[in-house]
Amino acid sequence: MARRRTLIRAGTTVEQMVRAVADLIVTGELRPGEKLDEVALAERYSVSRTPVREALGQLGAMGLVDRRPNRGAIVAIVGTERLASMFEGMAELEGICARLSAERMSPADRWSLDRDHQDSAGLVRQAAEEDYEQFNTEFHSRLYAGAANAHLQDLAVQTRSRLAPFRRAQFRLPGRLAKSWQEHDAIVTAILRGDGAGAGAAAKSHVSIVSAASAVFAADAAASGEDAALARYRMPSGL
Amino acid sequence: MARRRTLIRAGTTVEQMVRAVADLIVTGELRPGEKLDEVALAERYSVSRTPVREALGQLGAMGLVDRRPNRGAIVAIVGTERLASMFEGMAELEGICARLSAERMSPADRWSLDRDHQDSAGLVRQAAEEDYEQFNTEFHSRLYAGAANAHLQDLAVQTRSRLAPFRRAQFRLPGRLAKSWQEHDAIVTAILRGDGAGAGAAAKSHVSIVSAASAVFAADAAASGEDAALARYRMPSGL
DNA sequence: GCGGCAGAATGTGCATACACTTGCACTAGC
DNA sequence: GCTAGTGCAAGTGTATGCACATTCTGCCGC
Repeated sequence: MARRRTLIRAGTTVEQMVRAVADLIVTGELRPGEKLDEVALAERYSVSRTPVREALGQLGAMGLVDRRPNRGAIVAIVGTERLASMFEGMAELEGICARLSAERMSPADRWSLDRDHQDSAGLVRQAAEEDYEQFNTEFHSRLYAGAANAHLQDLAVQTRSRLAPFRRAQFRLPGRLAKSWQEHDAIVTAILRGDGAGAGAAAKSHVSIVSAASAVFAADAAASGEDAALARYRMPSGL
Repeated sequence: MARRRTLIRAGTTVEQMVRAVADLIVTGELRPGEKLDEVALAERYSVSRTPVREALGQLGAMGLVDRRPNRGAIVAIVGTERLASMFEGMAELEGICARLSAERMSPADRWSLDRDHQDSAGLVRQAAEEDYEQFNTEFHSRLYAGAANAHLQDLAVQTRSRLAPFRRAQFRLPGRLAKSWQEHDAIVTAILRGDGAGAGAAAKSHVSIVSAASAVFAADAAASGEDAALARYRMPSGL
């Protein structure tokens, strides 16, 4: 069976499985706490259990899934305490990256960052939440890259992946888009000035704000389901 | 075969293999670039290749080993560029942890940290390099824990593990012990004062100094062998 | 003599088979 | 009626086997 890999040529089966399952988790198709059945995944992707198991092991090492010996794997479910620590860590990491970006980015990268940031104002005006979210991810990725530090970039990306399941809905909160843009603006302005401390502080504050919203939301969603939590935010009068 | 695990009771075979191999790497028994033969490891620990493969996969996900498809696994060998980024990242992380420690540590933990730090002066006086190195690891671990942020603690420990193979000999450099103690002293003093910014700066600077020495040493050792590099440092007159 | 190529040898990657653990349901006993 | 114990089913953990990718060796042509 399986003459796949010589055709698709996207790395080994294990790598593909890691990407596939990580994608399911990060995009929210699989929710925290959901069971990851080895045979089910194996059948879904037409592979044997072995590569699935290896993939789950690696995802466990990354912290995306939680493996209990003899009791199967679930999408990692992090308590509010741990979640808070990850958000705080994310804020610190982004602060560092922004600071280093302000000090190290090439002029071309600064211009390009500013240009795209200015363009993103259009997305805010159109309330294009999906598109803005995509731009937002790209924007932050550029800050990580701008720090010119591969390891810090790794840590930031890794932390972001692990947080992804818990902040999926942040831009659906009312008014968040415009505020996010203003916060981005403070970061970009500081980077253009080469003001490391300013950029760091702005980025840290930006992420902290996102975190606060997401954390409350995530805790709520965990308790009562995402849509219920969202509905509550849309009607601030309270349930 | 293998009625081991029900007796030793140290988790699954895979977990044991992960710990065992990670240990071999972190302690330096296996040097960066060294080949990790699946059958050899399997025989060494009397298990089959499957758990060895899973363990190598997980260690790969952690960044401790480098797995090339169809070409085997080697102990991760990081270029000087990457190494520098890891040292810089370590300095930033330690800075954050020290700052948060200064703000959050309980009085009891502060006292205990100070007491053990003062005690370690004795190790410096006796030039007990091994013991001091052990204390040093413990000291830094307490800073990570003191930050009261599980995720940052993880990132710090993870980064330290990956750096371990490259700074094994730092305390064998002449005069390093005493300087290290003084740098620790600055950190402890700031923490006792509750001076977050001061503690952060002191820790960052401390790690940067260690990094600079280790980085030069590591680059040198990679080129000419560890002992040759060490000999060169012991005779600063130059080769 | 050197570069290149065919073939074998080595070793990795995946599939399958089997053993064991865990959880659940059913039954027996109190 | 409830609790404790046993047996079964489902699913995980490890071992083994086979196919294929890579690499090394030796041979041939230039």
